[in-house]
Amino acid sequence: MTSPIRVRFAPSPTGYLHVGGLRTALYNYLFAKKHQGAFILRIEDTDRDRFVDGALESLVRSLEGIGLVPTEGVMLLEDPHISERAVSRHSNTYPGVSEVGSHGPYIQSERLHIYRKYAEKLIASGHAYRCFCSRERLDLLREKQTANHEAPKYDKLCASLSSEEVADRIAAGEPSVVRLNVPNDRGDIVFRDLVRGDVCIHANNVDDQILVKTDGYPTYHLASVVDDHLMEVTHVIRGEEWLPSTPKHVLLYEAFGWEPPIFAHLTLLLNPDKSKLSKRQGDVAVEDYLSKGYLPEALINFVAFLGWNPGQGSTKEVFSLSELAEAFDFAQVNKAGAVFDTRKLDWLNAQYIKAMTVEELTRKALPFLRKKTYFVSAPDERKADDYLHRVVTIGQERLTVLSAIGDEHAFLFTEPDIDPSLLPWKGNSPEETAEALENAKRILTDVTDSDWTRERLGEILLEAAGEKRGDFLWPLRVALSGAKQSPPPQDIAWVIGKTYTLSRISSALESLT
RNA sequence: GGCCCGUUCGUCUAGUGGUUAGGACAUCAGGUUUUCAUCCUGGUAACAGGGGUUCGAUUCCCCUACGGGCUACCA
Repeated sequence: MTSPIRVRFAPSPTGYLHVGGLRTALYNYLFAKKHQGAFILRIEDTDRDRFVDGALESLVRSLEGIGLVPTEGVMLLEDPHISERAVSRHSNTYPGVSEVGSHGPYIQSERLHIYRKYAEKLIASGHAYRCFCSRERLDLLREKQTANHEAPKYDKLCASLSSEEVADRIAAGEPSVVRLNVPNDRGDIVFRDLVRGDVCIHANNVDDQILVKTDGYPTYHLASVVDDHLMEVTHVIRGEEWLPSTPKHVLLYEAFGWEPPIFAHLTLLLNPDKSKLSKRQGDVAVEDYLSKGYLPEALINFVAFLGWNPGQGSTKEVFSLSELAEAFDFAQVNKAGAVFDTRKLDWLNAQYIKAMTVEELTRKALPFLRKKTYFVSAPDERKADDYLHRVVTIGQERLTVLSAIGDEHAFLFTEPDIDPSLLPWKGNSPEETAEALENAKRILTDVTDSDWTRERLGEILLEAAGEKRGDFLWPLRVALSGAKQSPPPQDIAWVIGKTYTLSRISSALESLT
């Protein structure tokens, strides 16, 4: 029996959850779920300059809101899952969140003492050294190397400093960093990647990366390696931007005498012009999609298929989160970047909307409807539960995003203005149109309350129309909606009720004279 | 510039030496008991280019082109 799988999603609190980040988190989640492993949420806040207030809370909220609840690590304070866990404590630095799990703290700024200890170990074993070089010297060095068409690398000037000199300079208050000591004779560094296969990079191309900054904070490289080992992470699933620095991480594992995890580098999401997905060319924040009325399930389903597919010739397109977890496999993860084109997301979202019960859809669409001016000014009877239920019933099949609820059906909330020129069907005279409307009025007046249903009204009107469907149904539909395009007349009549139906027909008749 | 990664319809992709190169979205056409939407049916549409290897390459190798990432005391 092999050890249980443990993966982590480790964002920096520098902004909102990005759809690319969502995909990375999702693949981590799916892999963990599939193998009954742990999905850890860790926060990498070692860059104090880039810290954005509130970003961490927003990140955690987006993640949980979309259904990717971590099994371990940072969680929302009010999260109901927390009470189920044995260990839970408040974060010292972030009042809005707490932590669950035995491998904490899960916020890197609370682990500084740990990194310090491991950095010292590295220095003691000769795998790292202190460097006192000024930024000016570093800039100059880089400039020279670039001019000579060489790869910009640190020249190891400080690697040969004696421990006495180092101690003296530190004692004198001189600022310093800790650098990784890449061995000269290391040769090829090879690591296993679930997406690319074996990747090989020569050690000569690896720079003596800074591990600890002058402010005492670790860089990503040190912190993530130490944490991944201490948190017993078995698979590092992250973005492709980390591929070139993975050899540094492998070197660190070797220096500590630790076994490296298995890597999986995911391709980046792309703009339509194939450049790295950016805000300039559309929304990239998960929040944006949620606030536009895309359903979490649809967004997850869509993002999962950007760079992955169920394989085996499957033609299934709609997958729930648990179905995705069951089908997920790195063998089917693509090596090429995927363009983030949301047209298919629209279709998927519509599929999920159609699959919902009317009650569920009403509940989810209501917050969006409440913001519409035509809704706000509508009479109370049109805000009643049964009325909204009817509105949603006839709107469901034509809805793509929740935020569009009611937009094309404002006539269900306010009395429409009738354009008399719109009333006649294909070349009919005003007289013929008026006759059709009078006829409809007579028939509808006689319809009993129990027959005032979608189905019965449809049958009754169709029967009355006989051969001349357009001549009869079109003017009625326009009279009820005032619109060129709308749901069928029986649906509108059903929603607004008999009184309003008859009064709208009367208004239309008046407009004809 | 250097290092690394990639390249099948407009987009997401299936495909692992022999296929009429399949599906989905989008698009176009027709149909579905009035319009719109839904739904159904059908159509257009792709292996970046050049060399090899092979009886045979979309599949394997090399080169070129193009795209992307990294090249920070950012992650």
